[in-house]
Amino acid sequence: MAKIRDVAREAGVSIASVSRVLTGTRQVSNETRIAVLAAAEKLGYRTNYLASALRRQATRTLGMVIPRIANPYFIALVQMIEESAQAQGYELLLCDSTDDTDTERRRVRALLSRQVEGIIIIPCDEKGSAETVREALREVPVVSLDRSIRGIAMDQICVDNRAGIIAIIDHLAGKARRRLCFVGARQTVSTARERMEAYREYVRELDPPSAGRIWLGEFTVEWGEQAADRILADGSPPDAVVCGNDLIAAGIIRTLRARGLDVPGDIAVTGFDDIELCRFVEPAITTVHQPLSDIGAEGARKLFARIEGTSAPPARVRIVPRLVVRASSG
Amino acid sequence: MAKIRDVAREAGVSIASVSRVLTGTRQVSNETRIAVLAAAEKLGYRTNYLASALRRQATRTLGMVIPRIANPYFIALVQMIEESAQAQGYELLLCDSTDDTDTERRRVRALLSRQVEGIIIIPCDEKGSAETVREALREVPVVSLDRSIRGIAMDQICVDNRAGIIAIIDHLAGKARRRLCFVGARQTVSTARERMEAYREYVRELDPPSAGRIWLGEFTVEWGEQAADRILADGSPPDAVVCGNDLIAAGIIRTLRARGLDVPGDIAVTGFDDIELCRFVEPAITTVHQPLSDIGAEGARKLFARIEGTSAPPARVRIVPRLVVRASSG
DNA sequence: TTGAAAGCGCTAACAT
DNA sequence: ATGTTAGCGCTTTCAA
Repeated sequence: MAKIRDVAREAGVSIASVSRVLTGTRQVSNETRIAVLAAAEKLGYRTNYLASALRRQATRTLGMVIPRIANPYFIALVQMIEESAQAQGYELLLCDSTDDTDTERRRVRALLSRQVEGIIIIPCDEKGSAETVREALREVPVVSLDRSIRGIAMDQICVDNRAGIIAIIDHLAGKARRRLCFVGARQTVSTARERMEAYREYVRELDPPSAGRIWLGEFTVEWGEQAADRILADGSPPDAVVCGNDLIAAGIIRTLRARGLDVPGDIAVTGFDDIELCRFVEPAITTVHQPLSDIGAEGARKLFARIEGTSAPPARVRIVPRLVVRASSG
Repeated sequence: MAKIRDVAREAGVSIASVSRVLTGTRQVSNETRIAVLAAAEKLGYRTNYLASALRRQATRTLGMVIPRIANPYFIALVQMIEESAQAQGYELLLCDSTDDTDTERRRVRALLSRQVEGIIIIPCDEKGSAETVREALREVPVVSLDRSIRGIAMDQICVDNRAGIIAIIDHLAGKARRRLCFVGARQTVSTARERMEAYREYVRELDPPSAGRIWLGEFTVEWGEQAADRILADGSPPDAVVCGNDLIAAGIIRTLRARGLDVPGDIAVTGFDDIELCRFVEPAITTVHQPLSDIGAEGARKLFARIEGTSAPPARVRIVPRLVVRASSG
């Protein structure tokens, strides 16, 4: 592979001149530039990023760690960040923590070792990710997206889960639904916790017994399917199921229909996130739309501000989501 | 940030000793090791990957370029590769070409600049990606996955599209479907071309007029929706629609049902790929299951063999897919 | 077993 | 405008 020395020799100039032409950092005579460009082209020269970054002590690289690369919801966020990064001349290194705090720690360390200048993280566990984030925070700016971590002074961007759940409950109440229940995920991440807490507290004003009907499992279709059967086995069924996310709602709808119930005739079902699947399930799912562009854009903005040295106090931004009414809520 | 020099000073040993302890490359006295480890721990030392990789002239890093990170089908492949890479002690740098040959070229160049030791690529265009791949091939081993490129001597792993289409057509013939049509994507990638060609050639044996009923657009739900209306507008409708992939099939099913037709009663519809959506659409889609694990594993195997210096001739591996019969084909 | 020192490929300060 | 050279942080000879 051709090195800068080879290009210099080929062009008949010094290696410094080659560097100057290629990085465009300083004035170079036209003659030199043409000779260097031709030599570089001829030899197929490509700057060695390792050497260049080591020398200039800057990588112009960001790291991003997400819990699961197979989750389209996270990918939408990745794309927003990638776009902002490109716009700022940064590259993005994407890592999958596979929802595991140990893997997450290894990934973050690998990123730090690669000298990233900032990290965007969607923490995989509200408690277990805290130490990893603190470790990263000692070296570079870090911003969390979608899920928050309590007790850490850092920029955190998430949706206002409480506002979303309240919108859902108000909507159901408006449709004269009275006996509600909630099917969500166990409290390992802030989104699971906040949505459940919002439901429990807000539904109490509408119908106190509904505040007690809560099932927690995972944010998956499979859990939704199981939960549906548990709900049906639990005495008189509710007339509406508020779900912690869309996947659960899809699973519940599928099982309820398989058991011969009508959705939303017998039972209304709502989701959260507004993933693409919502429009394919029958009936299409009423849900809370995540303002992913806003979250991504705001996250990138905050991170770059830190990289550029802002000393503004770390802020927790909560973006208000929008209710999307479809067929599943009658 | 602590450097190796700081650790050496803290531990009271030479820089070389610290390096030896941390890389584990040579014998070190127990005393030294303990002192170094303690000092590194205390200072929160982390090896600078840039310096380390530059010096040892090895990055133990692979690059992967896929056409669209939002496509779960490609992500499944990414996960297979990531798994193999981890197992070999390699890290994976993932890039999105956004289905654009210019972006693809930029991404590949960025990977080469970062000194990756090999590249896995799902080319975004059968013609437009060729030059980029050739450029990469000059510097490191490259393996293509899922889509092939003609006229390049390299390892290419893909599904046997022809076998898949033949299985679909045989299946439909067995269900007494006679008037077929094909809805696929324009011929920019090998999968689109091979599936269409296989349909056109094989269906001729069954029913020559069917070989003429071909609509080409994109591999999307939206195109499927449009195509359904075109098919219905085209005189007497077929009794089966063979689709180039599952997304098209989902779009066609949705529109056909919206127009009051019964699937599969009036018209059978089949897909290709077996993405998750197939089981959520009603009726569930009969399709061809992609052997993603096999493709990924084989791709990784071939790439590592090249990295280790195999001189075996470049091979094009075609993995035979499996028909998955569901409700949409009657 | 250990330390001194060379050098990976590049950029930037300095000198001309 | 250009060339010479120091040095980014690390690994790996080489010598002791």
